[in-house]
Amino acid sequence: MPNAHDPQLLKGVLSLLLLCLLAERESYGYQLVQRLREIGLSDISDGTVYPALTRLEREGRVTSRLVTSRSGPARKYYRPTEAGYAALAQGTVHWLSLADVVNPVLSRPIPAQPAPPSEEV
Amino acid sequence: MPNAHDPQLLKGVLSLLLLCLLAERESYGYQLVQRLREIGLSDISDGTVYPALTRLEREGRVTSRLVTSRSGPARKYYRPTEAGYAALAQGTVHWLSLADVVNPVLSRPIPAQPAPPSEEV
DNA sequence: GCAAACTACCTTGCTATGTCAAGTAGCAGG
DNA sequence: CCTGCTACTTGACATAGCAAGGTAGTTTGC
Repeated sequence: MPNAHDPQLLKGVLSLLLLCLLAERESYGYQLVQRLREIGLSDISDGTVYPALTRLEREGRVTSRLVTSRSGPARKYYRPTEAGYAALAQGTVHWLSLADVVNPVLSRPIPAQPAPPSEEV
Repeated sequence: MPNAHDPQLLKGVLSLLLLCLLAERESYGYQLVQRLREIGLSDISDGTVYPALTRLEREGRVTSRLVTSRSGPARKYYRPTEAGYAALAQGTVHWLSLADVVNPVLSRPIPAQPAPPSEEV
């Protein structure tokens, strides 16, 4: 299981990823789930993505249009609005500045863990 | 406001940061708040850090000891347990693998945003 | 026709966790 | 004693990921 990701770590990042993928290419929900899995989020669930898209739309960061499909129900294609592009830019800044905080700390050498006293039982 | 960080982005990262800081140096809560502010999380609140420490302790990732202080109430010093060091290692892996997903996506060039039709008002 | 399988979307309940605000308490200085 | 700093605690609240289940349209095979 190379990809048992911590759900908590994903928080806030997902909407950023979605905006980014949509800026790259107009997509519908089911397709986004597949694209996310392809780029490495192998165990993401659609119950996570659809609500996230709904939120983004409610917040005015994406718009959608329905396109009928010949192999199933209509697809709801999303793409960023102007506000979405702005949010993408700002979210990117936030992510990068968080990484700028976390990475240096993680890469600082851990001083000799005091060998836990081998608790004679 | 150079550091209005997105609260959601911090989720899951905070406990990782705390473990890391504690692996570096045994500290008490108030001090951790200050250390976090120093490394760039300028607007983190103590109401965020103390519960996180309590959780870490409840999960057995840190232990604490009380040390009386001459300038205020007793200080509760925390440091990682063995499980804490393990969690730190694993959390680091999770963080890095998330960054490995997010960074490439963020750095992919955004194709020409279709100029939004300049809505004559 | 009808059932099964696949595509596509939505919703509900659960849970974890950061945030705000308020409270408790010890100590120091005026 | 009252104000202010240090230090920890607690409770109400909001957010957002996740699992599970539900609705529908299309295609295929019988």
